[in-house]
Amino acid sequence: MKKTGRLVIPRKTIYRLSIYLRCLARLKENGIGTVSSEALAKAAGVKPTQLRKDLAYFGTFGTRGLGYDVTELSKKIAEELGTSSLQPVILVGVGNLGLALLSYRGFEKEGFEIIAAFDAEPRRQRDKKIKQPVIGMEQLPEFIREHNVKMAILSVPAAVAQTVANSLVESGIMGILNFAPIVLTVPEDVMVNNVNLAIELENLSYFIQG
Amino acid sequence: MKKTGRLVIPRKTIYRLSIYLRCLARLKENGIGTVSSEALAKAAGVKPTQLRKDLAYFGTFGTRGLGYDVTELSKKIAEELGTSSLQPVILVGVGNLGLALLSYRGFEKEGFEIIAAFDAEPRRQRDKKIKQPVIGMEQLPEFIREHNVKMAILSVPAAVAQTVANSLVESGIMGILNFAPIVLTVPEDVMVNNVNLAIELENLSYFIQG
DNA sequence: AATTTCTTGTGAAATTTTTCACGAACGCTT
DNA sequence: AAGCGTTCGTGAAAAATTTCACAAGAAATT
Repeated sequence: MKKTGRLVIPRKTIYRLSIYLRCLARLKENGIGTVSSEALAKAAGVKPTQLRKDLAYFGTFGTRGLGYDVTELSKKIAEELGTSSLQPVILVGVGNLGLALLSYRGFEKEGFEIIAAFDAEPRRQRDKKIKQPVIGMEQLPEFIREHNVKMAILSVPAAVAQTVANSLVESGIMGILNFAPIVLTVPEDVMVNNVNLAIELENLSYFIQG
Repeated sequence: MKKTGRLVIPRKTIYRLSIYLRCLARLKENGIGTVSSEALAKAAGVKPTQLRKDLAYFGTFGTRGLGYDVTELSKKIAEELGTSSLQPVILVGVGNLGLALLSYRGFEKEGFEIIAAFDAEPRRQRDKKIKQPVIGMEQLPEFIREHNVKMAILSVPAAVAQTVANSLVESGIMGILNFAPIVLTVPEDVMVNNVNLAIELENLSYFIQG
């Protein structure tokens, strides 16, 4: 019926799959075993048809007249996202924001672990709460290769962000979560996700004043 | 040619306008007075036509054959975004992430100031580096009304996020930058921007294993 | 002042994304 | 086991967004 011809899944759909996964986790915690596309969509803040379309990109998991098995659907989405295995991540730039991200526990329970942090001045590590080692930048390439790290969080000042990014890419990093407020130029096969909190605020402020 | 009919500007365009604004600021710092759509688009990571289309939503600012005046275009975009005036913001939930955001200086120079933080247990304010007062949640509604605050950063645990959001909205908050990993339900005229770092990482990890 | 060169602004086309509409499949009830 | 009520899966339609193509306007040049 459905040829499984590895269709390219849009980026937006992937993003929503992550959201569905979190909603499903909450449902599971509450002991709910089955959920309709309508209920799950509502929890995720989307329309039911969009949810179904999103799932249709990589399979059919529901039971008509009943809905989706929460556990099974979770498993399938996690599988598709490749979230099943824990991914090591490094953080570069231990300034205010970097330090903040290091002390943030939120990543761990979501399958990511920041295994080390790097900074041009590793000594300025004052905060005792963080458990990760802060290492000098000169050891960055070696560390990445040795530990086969593929993802990095970049929280260095804008002025050096591109230079550091180049170094990351050269050492084998394939995905960068970029907090520096500039657009990074990287090879096509390297993925960059930008997070700019000031822009998010600016965005809000625009829409609330109409 | 001249249709000043207050066209609705798409959300994506608004987001990009913020990016253009930052690129322009950098150009200005470097003493560049004029820029073509091609150059600015490249700096912003978009296509030239998209840049021009984005600008066309609210006016025509360029000179054909020459490009855009950096200072003038900055001013026009800032005006359109309403970024000209400084916006007071409060932060709710001084946990790991909240504390991190408080100590992050990045907002100030972008026109936003976190004027106060709120937490159920305001006492646990250990960090001396933050300058904002940490106030008990019971004073939240009064503070919002008194200071006429319209925007809030929400960094409380998921379990209480909706409850807190309700309280914020009731007190007059119109825009929420939500870090809690749930989808908030709010009235239509209230704007929510979600930031979920775990999802961003998950997203990266998907595309790099292709 | 005419010509060339450049770059904008924009209607139209192309593409992407979302929504609709409805047939098909399943559980439940009788 | 037949009928009823639900809810999924999906092709088609609609809407939104991006890209194209090129005329038009302005500066630079001869």
